[in-house]
Amino acid sequence: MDWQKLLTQAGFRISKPRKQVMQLLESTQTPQTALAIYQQLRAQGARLSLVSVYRTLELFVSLGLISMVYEPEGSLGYVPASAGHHHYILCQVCHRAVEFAGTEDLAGLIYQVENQTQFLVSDHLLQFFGVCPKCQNKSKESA
Amino acid sequence: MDWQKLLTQAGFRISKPRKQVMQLLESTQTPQTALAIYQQLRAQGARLSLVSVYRTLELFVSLGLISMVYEPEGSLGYVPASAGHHHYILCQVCHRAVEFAGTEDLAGLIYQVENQTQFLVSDHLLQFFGVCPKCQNKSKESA
DNA sequence: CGCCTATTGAAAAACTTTTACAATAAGGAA
DNA sequence: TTCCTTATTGTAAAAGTTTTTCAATAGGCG
Ligand SMILES: [Mn+2]
Ligand SMILES: [Mn+2]
Ligand SMILES: [Zn+2]
Ligand SMILES: [Zn+2]
Repeated sequence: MDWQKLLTQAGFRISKPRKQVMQLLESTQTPQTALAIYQQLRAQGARLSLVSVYRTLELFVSLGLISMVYEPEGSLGYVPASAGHHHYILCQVCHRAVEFAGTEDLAGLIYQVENQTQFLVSDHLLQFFGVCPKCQNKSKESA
Repeated sequence: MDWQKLLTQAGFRISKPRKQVMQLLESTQTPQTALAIYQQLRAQGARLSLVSVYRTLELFVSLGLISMVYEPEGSLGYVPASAGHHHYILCQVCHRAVEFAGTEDLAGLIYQVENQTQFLVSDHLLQFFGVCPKCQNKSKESA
């Protein structure tokens, strides 16, 4: 389902800031911080406020329209999310984030950990970091 | 190796704030934020500053003496770290963090993801969340 | 013990996120 | 289309977090 329909069905309005934030996130391959989103939109002539960016990001995350990713440097980035369970892999060179499917991804490990710790596991946080295909090629060329 | 020897060998001094922060972290089972560490130490009569807590945590992390964990609510906590590759599982009830061994833990999944995305994976972020044995028992009793 | 300088604490600055509230605009109804 | 209701916005201020600066202090070696 399209994000605008989802918003509407959930009882929220399709406001200008919401459109702008979603459009910006959809236009980039790299996770963006709240401030970066705000600054880019302003640079494009948009009139929204930083407060609205924060509010919009919070809403979109709560609806599962976007995901938070932890950047290696410590900041929090946001990226559009597809439906269902998945995780992200981040390129350490160009900072692109790519989704990968995550169903059953950790079943074996979770089983091990539950035995080992006697915890009951109900959730997890998983991200990979590495080098994307494009950046691998660039390294080869320069070598 | 004991953390004080490690600090010394790396050319750092064993200062009062460093002792106090490490002692506090070693005394608790739950990850503590910089501010929480500061406030607890002050409550105990320690004279250190919050700035020193930040500086100490940064140093200890860089030396691998402690680890950062992402709390579900969004804050960053710190816990003493044992040597070697490992991850943490956090109890959603009592907030305890428990290490589990992590060598080869994701080898199979990484292989899949590399094929699927063509990334070259070099690092990962992994945490589990669940309920610890103690808190499981408490639920049973009250039921 | 005494020196050297790594480390600290205080204060300010910088940066990030949240709150309050009046003005605005989204979208359903007429 | 216009009107009405109220969700949403923007501004400003507050609150919260982390970093920087620099003079004073104290850790540890000679
Ligand atoms: Mn998963
Ligand atoms: Mn691992
Ligand atoms: Zn790349
Ligand atoms: Zn527990």
